[in-house]
Amino acid sequence: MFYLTTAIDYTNGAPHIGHAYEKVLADVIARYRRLRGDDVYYLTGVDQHGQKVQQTAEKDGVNPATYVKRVTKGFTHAWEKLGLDYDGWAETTNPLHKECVQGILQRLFDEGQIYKQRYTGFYSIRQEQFLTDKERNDDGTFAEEWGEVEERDEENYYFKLSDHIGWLKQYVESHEDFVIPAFRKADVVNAIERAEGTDLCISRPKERLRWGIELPFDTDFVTFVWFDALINYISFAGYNKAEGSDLPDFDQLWPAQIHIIGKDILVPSHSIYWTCMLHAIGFSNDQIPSLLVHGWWNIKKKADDGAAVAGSEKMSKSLGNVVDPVALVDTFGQDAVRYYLVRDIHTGRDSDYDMDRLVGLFNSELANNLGNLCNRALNMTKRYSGGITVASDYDDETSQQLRASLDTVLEKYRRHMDKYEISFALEAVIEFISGTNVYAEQHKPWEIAKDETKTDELNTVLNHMVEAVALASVLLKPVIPSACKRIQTQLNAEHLGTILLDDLKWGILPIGQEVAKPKPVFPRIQLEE
RNA sequence: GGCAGGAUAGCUCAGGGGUAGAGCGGAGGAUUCAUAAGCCUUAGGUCCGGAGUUCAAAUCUCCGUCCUGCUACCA
Repeated sequence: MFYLTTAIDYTNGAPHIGHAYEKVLADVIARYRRLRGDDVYYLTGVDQHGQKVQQTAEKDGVNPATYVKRVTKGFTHAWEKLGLDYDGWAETTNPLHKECVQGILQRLFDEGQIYKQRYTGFYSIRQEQFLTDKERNDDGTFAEEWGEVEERDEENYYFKLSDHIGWLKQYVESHEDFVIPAFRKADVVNAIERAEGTDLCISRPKERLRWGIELPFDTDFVTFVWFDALINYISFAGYNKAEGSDLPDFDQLWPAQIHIIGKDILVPSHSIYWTCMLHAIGFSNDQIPSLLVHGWWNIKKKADDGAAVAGSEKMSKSLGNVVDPVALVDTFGQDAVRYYLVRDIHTGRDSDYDMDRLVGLFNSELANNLGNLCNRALNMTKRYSGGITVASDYDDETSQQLRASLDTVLEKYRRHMDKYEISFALEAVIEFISGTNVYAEQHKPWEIAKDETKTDELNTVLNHMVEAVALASVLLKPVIPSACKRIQTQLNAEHLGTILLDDLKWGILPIGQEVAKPKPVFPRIQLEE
């Protein structure tokens, strides 16, 4: 079983392209694993509790439950538009989740891993945390970023993080695959150093925060984000589920192969808190998931005249440059957006969002290269052999080379996809398609069609072209599933929809295949000036 | 301040001790099966700066500069 998760998004605003990227990346990986024949469980969802939701709802004059429902709809709608095919949907207000969270809290409390302590200090409402002197400006005031700050004398519950840090340190040292890509490991090691000796505050008094899950052993408190949101990875996988529950079978799913997260939540929340929580709950070293850490989409800068210029800026509401994924899909289509989001970023690194590149990549790689190949191949098959591929004994060096290139492509594709390096895998497929276009020029089937003595060669060339399109449609399926389906419909080869990667070899289309009338699968995007 | 990542063609980036690479964009050409797509040719670079190691450095080492992120602010 290949179980993968994404971060669950905070329901305090509409999804933007960064949210969309993570979910598409996970979707591509999930679909790739299915193509490999794995059983896959893809879990994503939303984090609905917390002070900011409570406050925003109040401002809107609705109760938090209503507010959260509305914002959640925005997410599910966006994911539908992007064609995400997830198996589980995590909502932290779900009663099943609450039950699981409370069960875990009660047990850890009974085991003495959670204790109560008084703390006096200054509290930032906006950031939902206590501040220390190190957050003060030189003149003793707190910086603006903390918002309203008030003095508090509070009792709270703490999780004995310090009991597990020693174990975590060893675990991280001895497990090279814990953090992907590897260069992120240093951040984790540093963060562990800093975390040593401190425990984790896991509660908020109810008079401050009502919108959360009650502590089972003290109803004056709700649990803070950690023992709520992070638990979703196991609660919705069926951990400690009740008899007759619809949740999946936990033993089948756990451990997750990867938690897909952004670089902003690697430390301390996932690498330290969550991993120590798992250890405290009782999971062993081989039941700890790896963390796949992706980068961010920044926004490409443009000159005033729209010309390309170096540099980028962060996406932010104040700069007014937030990119709405739903609007993008409405304008350019699901395939263009999905393709761009995993093609133009190297997993783990940052990239700059640029609409011109989105359009450019779609037009050059999908429309011109693959779409046009599909179109010309089917068109000539229709025109020169009645739309049916015909057996032929003709063979030559270029045909052999094209067939041989498939092995190179498959090797490269698998190697990169297995490491979640989608952009490099796509590069390999594009090379293959481009090679097929070159192959067509080498043989010029539109010329040899006029020469009756070359019918055998013509048939071989057409077979090779159609076959290459079929192969590409399978390899690209994880990224652009709906377009690939349309290609396969034109090829009249629905059986390709269920073929596995291991069964992919030259000749997946039978001789005598009757293809349909071609229709552009990727209409070129024309930008209005 | 510490740690990490980055700096290579107009743009996006690969690569990595031995003649600088790809895609896109630009310029030119031969074509017409095709989505004005495809194919061929071509121009463009002090590989951030400096020093060192080496027969040889874009690559390794050191010292800087600039950008990004995380994190910490002690005398």
